[in-house]
This record gives sequence, C-alpha cells and structure tokens, in this order.
Amino acid sequence: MRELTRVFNALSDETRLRMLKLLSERELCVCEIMQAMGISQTRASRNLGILRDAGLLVDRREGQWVHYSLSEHALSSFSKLIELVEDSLVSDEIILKDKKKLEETLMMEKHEGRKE
Amino acid sequence: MRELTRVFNALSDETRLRMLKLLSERELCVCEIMQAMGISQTRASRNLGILRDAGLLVDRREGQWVHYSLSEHALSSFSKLIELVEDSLVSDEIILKDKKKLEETLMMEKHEGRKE
DNA sequence: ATAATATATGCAGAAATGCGCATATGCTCT
DNA sequence: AGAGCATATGCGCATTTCTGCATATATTAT
Repeated sequence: MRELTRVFNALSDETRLRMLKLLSERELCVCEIMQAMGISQTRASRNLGILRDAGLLVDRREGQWVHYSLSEHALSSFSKLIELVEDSLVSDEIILKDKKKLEETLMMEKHEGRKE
Repeated sequence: MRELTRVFNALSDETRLRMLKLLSERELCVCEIMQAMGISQTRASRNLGILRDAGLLVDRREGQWVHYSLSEHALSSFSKLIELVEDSLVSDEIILKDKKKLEETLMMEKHEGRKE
C-alpha cells in the first residue's frame, strides 16, 4: 500500500507530470529539464528526486551531469499509469510548450558543442 | 492536467485507497465505511468527499443515508487506475481486515433489521 | 415540535509539502 | 590546488493537508 500511495503522490503534482512527459521520449539531465521547463535548479532537483524515490525514475551520473530516465520498474509495474499520463496530456498546452522549449535547448547544446 | 493531478492526489492516501477497495464490490453508506475501517465520522466523510470531488465516486442520498459508489466516469476514464489499485492490493493485510470487518458490519445490520 | 440518527462542515492545531536562498558536494579542466 | 559548472541539500517560510471537536444540516420517527 505504501508503495502505491508513494507513486500516486509523486504523480499528484503538475511539475512532476511535466517532467515525466519530457522524459518519456529521452533521457535528460537536470539542467536540460530546468531549462526546458523554465524552473529553478532547486525545484528541478527536488522534484526529480521525488520521482526517483517513488521508483519512477532512475538517475545515472555521467561526468558533471546526472541523467534521469524512466525506470524499468515504472515501465513494467506501472506501465498503465505511465500510459495514462502520456495519453491524457498529449495535447496539453503546457506540455507542448515544454517540449518545444526542450527542442530549442537541445539545439543550443549542439551548436555550442557542449557534451559529447 | 489539473484533473489528472487531482485524481492522483485523491489516490495518494492510504485511507482513500482503502475506501476505494471497499467500494469496488458494492455501494456503501458513510456509516458502513467508518465502521468497517474503524475510523471517525469526520475522517470518513472528508475523505469520501475528496474522492467524489476528484470524480472517482458519486454519492446518492437515500433517506438519512448517503451512499457512495464508484462513478461511471472513474470506470471509463480511469479504468486502468482502478484496476491497478484493485490488483495491487488484493492481498494487502489492511484491506483484507477492512473487508472482513465490513462483512461483519453488514451482517449486524441484517440482524438488527436496519434499512430495508 | 422534539428527539434521534446520519452526514457535512467551520475551526484550530499538528504535520507535511513546495520552494527559494545559500551552501555543500562532485566532477572536469587548467 | 583552484576555478567553474552541475547537482544535491540544510534551513526557513508560506501554503496545504489531515483530523478531531463541536456544531450545523437533513431526514425520520414519535
């Protein structure tokens, strides 16, 4: 029961749903997420941590960066949940905005030659 | 997005998950739920209200009693969620205890001739 | 009308949550 | 070692959540 309420609690916040949607396509580091969403570093880190602690995300350190992505556990045990979130927010304005901003962010990185 | 966070928030509480499980089998009034779960009247009423406001339950007044049951909306829009809750808690101890106590409660009512 | 039962709600206090600021930690490069 | 960037975290504060107590409302029975 505790695991379930923990997961639902993690999903009961707009900031975190937006994060999940961004991460549904690709693995991202904290700075990419905060830029795409236009939120503070603290807020990004804290909320990603909550999603991780709920078992929905995993983090992977690579150099200075910590990459977050959907966990295998989420995709197996909570696939229906993930699908619901995915499907319910496909045309959400905020989500579309986030994704657009993310594309810009990733483009910038490429031009600036950061990483890789 | 708001509807989704509202639903997840409603499900992020143990008291309310227990209520959903009790209501998955049959419609129940507030007093039956509070007795089965062994919680106060205030707590029962408030949490049922939260589930109702999230669109997961509907209430139906019948005389002195207010009966709560799963909403059609929940069973259509959030069927996957409901199923997840159902399946995840089939063998949960607290849930089993609640169900057992509920049976006793319903039996008592029959013997006492309350209702019907 | 009065009493009794069932449910809802205003209020208050305790606990939890969300977030910014400042700072700590970890890593890389020079 | 020192500078710089990325991320995490302690602390404090504002807000929200949860719940009990007392009370209000609704319904029924006498």
